Amino acid sequence: MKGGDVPVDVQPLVDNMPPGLHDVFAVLKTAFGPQHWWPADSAFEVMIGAILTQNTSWSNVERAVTGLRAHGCLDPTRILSLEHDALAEMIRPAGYFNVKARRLVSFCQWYLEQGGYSELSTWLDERLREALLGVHGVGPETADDILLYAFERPVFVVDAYTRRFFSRLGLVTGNIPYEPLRRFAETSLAFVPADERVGLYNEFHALIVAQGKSICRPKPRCGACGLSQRCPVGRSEPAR
DNA sequence: ACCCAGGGTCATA
DNA sequence: TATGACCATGGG
Repeated sequence: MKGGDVPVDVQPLVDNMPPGLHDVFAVLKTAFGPQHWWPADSAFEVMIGAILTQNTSWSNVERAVTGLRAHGCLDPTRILSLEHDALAEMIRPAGYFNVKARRLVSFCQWYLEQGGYSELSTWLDERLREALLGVHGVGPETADDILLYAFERPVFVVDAYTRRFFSRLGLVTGNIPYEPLRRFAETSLAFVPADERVGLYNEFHALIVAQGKSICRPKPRCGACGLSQRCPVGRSEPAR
């Protein structure tokens, strides 16, 4: 913009501006209430669950976690003591069991090498994130699940639900990569006090999952969505 | 008989 | 850097 060319009226004169992220959060919170995430009994269980849930429904992950618990294997040392086939068999219901067995092993090796939770919890956010991404089988979403839900770091977790939901709302394009989408969410919520971000991100991601499962599905149920009037998809839906 | 699910890695162009 | 193939079970 050239010098002197000052925007006079920044507010577009339209009534269908996409809602701000904090408004989205408020609507979801009203619709679904508190979510109690992450569904796990310990930080280590969160980390294992984050790997097992890759491209997999949570109900299948629960069976795998139950299998590990039944064998006393919700523990990095115990997992590393198992033969590949034994571990794969325990987590079979989670799908991709050969792949995920190797990923659990590589994660547990790294976890113990670094000194476990007490040591890792002293690391700065960025260092911990980069280290997690260096573990074979841990990509951006799995790393951020672990950062937010196991280490309580202020990271906005992005997943397929988030991308679908935000793009339908017209907030971002449908093919936006992980990192840009995460930055979008975090900068949009930058006004939130630092000491409230972990709690907000925690609840926000859980609510997006609830929304993605029940309302903003592959075939959207706009009739049941509190945001439909502020969403391009909802507005184009035939009234009913 | 499909489609989908709380991704990530690897080979190829 | 950008697609495509691959991994696999269980529910709707």
